[in-house]
Amino acid sequence: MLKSMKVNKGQILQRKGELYTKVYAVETGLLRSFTIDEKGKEHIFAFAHEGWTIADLCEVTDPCELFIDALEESTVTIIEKEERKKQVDINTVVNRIFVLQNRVIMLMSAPAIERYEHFVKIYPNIVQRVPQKMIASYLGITPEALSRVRKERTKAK
Amino acid sequence: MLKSMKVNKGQILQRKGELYTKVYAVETGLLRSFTIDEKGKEHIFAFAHEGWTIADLCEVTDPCELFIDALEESTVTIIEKEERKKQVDINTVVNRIFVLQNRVIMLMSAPAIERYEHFVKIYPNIVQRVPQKMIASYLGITPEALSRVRKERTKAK
DNA sequence: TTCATTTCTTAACCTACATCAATGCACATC
DNA sequence: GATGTGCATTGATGTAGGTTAAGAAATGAA
Repeated sequence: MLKSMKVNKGQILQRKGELYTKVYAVETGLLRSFTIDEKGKEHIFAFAHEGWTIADLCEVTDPCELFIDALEESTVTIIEKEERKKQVDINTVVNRIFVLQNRVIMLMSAPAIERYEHFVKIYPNIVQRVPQKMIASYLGITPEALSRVRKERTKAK
Repeated sequence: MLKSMKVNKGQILQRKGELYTKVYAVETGLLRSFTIDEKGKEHIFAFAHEGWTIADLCEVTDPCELFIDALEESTVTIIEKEERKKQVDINTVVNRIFVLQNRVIMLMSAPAIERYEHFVKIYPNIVQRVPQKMIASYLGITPEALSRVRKERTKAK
């Protein structure tokens, strides 16, 4: 019995430290998950648009690591983690590991500009829908640094 | 019908770019997976000791991203990816995503010394079994940098 | 034991990116 | 129109970690 829910832009669905967190399936709109470090800086872990799901994959009974909020007015369905585990296709989950594997490798080995160009290539629609500073946050750099490397890139052409 | 296989220290089980790669279940010993970037530098993605599995989770028919080799003399069983998907527990896979989630967050937000201390706490047995330079590689820093931050840490006590 | 190989450390210098601060711009709202 | 708010850009300066190179220490082979 799934219920659909309307979420306003800026509305927070989950805060770090909460228990019994859910999985959110995005029907329309755009959500993100992120942490806030001890210096108060946000680090975006994931975006999720129409057709994607977003969650903190901690144990249901453990306090979660991530905040989740809406970057656009959205509609989402809320799914219990145990339900989700019963229904989800193993290939989907394995593919998500593969994506994270490549993200880890890129964070370790590629400079900011390459991570940016990779992001633009893989998620062109996200690029259109969020401010640059959020892409910078996802890439693990500051908005200032992203602005500069983009300038460098265009200059190089 | 699984076959067990003996692997010598230093032996390579999988090279980047290979097709139809397998999943390796470690019975004894220690394996690692890693990439080599365009500058020839190694970046360790994962270690796997007794009881763990290691693989590149790309599609079976796609060229893989990672090298896999043995850091100790080991015995492993080779599993077909499709077989593995049938047998693996969804909780195991979801937990692996959670571990990667935290790794991404740490790479984006925590300085080298914190990533090191976290690693030592979570994988104390790996620390005993591999050279420091491999831990540095896993953490995304150089051996020199790890040496420095460790010195700083002991000085601070 | 000796010799070779690998690993770890240290130091000097370099670079990518962070931080801080100012400015300009696009959009809202009034 | 004026005024506010968030975002992008730019400049000056700071710093974590990279690079290079050398020596010390550990490990292993003969």
